[in-house]
Amino acid sequence: MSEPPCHEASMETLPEVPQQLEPLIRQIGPALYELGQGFREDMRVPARIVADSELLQQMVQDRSVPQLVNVTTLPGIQGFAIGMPDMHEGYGFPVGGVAGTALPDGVISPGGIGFDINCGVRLLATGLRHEDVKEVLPKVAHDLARSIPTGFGRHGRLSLAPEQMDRVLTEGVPYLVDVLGLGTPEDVDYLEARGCLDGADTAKVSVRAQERGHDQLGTLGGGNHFLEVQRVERVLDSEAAPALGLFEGQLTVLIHTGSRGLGHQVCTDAVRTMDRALAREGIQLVDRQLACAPLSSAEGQDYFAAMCAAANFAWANRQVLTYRVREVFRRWFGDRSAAWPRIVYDVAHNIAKLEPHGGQRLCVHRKGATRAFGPGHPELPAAYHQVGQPVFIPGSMGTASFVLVGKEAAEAISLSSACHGAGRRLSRAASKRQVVGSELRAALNRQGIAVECPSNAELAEEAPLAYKDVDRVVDVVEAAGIARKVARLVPLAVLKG
DNA sequence: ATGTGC
Repeated sequence: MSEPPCHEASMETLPEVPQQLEPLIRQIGPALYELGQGFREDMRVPARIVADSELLQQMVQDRSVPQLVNVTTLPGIQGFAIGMPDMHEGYGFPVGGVAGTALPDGVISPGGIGFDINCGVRLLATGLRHEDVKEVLPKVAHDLARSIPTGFGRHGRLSLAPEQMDRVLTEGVPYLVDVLGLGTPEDVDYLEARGCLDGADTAKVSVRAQERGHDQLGTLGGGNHFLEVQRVERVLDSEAAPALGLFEGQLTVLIHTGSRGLGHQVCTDAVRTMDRALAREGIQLVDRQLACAPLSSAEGQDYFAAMCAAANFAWANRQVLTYRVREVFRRWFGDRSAAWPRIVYDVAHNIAKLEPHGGQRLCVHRKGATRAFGPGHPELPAAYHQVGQPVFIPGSMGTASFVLVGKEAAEAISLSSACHGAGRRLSRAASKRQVVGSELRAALNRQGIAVECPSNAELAEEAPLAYKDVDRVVDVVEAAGIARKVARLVPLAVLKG
């Protein structure tokens, strides 16, 4: 319950080795460290961190490592708690944390999923070459900004009637496509879980949550959410890139957003309910923010049903945003097939999934972590069976993003999970103290990046210096054997809150 | 992350 310390991390003051962790942390593989159960008495399993020494040094600057150790105390946790190379402090759980719990004692913890349920990333790819459209791109970006509301508390053009909300929450993207016509049947094939989790029950989503979400489909939100028009700068795997339909010079769109106020309210409701239940049962947690309940309990089941509904809402949100992008692209580039933004894939990075691992059915919490199934996994679309599941790692604003594909080895290393981004290095406040938003805007423009963001303060908080080096983070994921790099994408235009 | 906070 202690307040997160506000670090003014500067590289000069970083210790050479993470002394707090020596000698209990040891390297056990390429880019893989383990913190044994000897570190703290209450650990049920070891903690593992995918990192190099530089990233490890950055991690010990905040509370994320102790938070990961706290995760190892959760009832029913199996194997180890896993930290990704972009790990940083979060609510209870670190962002960039993975944990699998097993029935019957296994718990589900809303803090292990995050406030923005099914925050995730969707990549769209056109057949357009950047070369051929570069002159109009600033105008396209401006049109996108007019069509897509960004920022805190904004609402969209779509307002769902209660019956429609009910169907979005239970049926997800297939409802938007089949009934509302906001996409094509092929779209659904290229979404994690086909854009719908089965376990949703709208009776478990509070009226307040549904009210908050009713006009938020097709909105981006604030914080680190964004929509970026990009160019495939470099193909890094000449076999995998064509399998995903990617080529150098190609125009792509990356969408990063989640379940907006609806998911936030679902999390808030569940944390409160579980906190009360813990008090009632006399259960003491190491951190109250790790409020949880056995998945088999009424509280656990109710939260799971509400989380599934919120996840479906988030996929629907990214689907409506895709529809908006398609409308704008059609206006500027016409009806030809090359102008059609096809969905490469859509992945969640704040979610819990019931998955078999090592012959056991686990509730896998991924918070700021992306599922990364290897080739041949039955959940992958047929076109990606050979190559593996696409994983998208956005960098910070103005820097590169990566496309990777999951490897089979990820199952044993990280319950088939990869990182989700560059990872924050500085707090928002610290970043704002060091960066002048208007100057950053000018610098991005000088780089040829069109910036559609009304708030200079928001820009300063999301400045590249507030984030870890995405190239390093991705290299570590590859070195660990979790996923392999396929392509490097660079920004051309960015929409932010 | 969030109609930002018990």
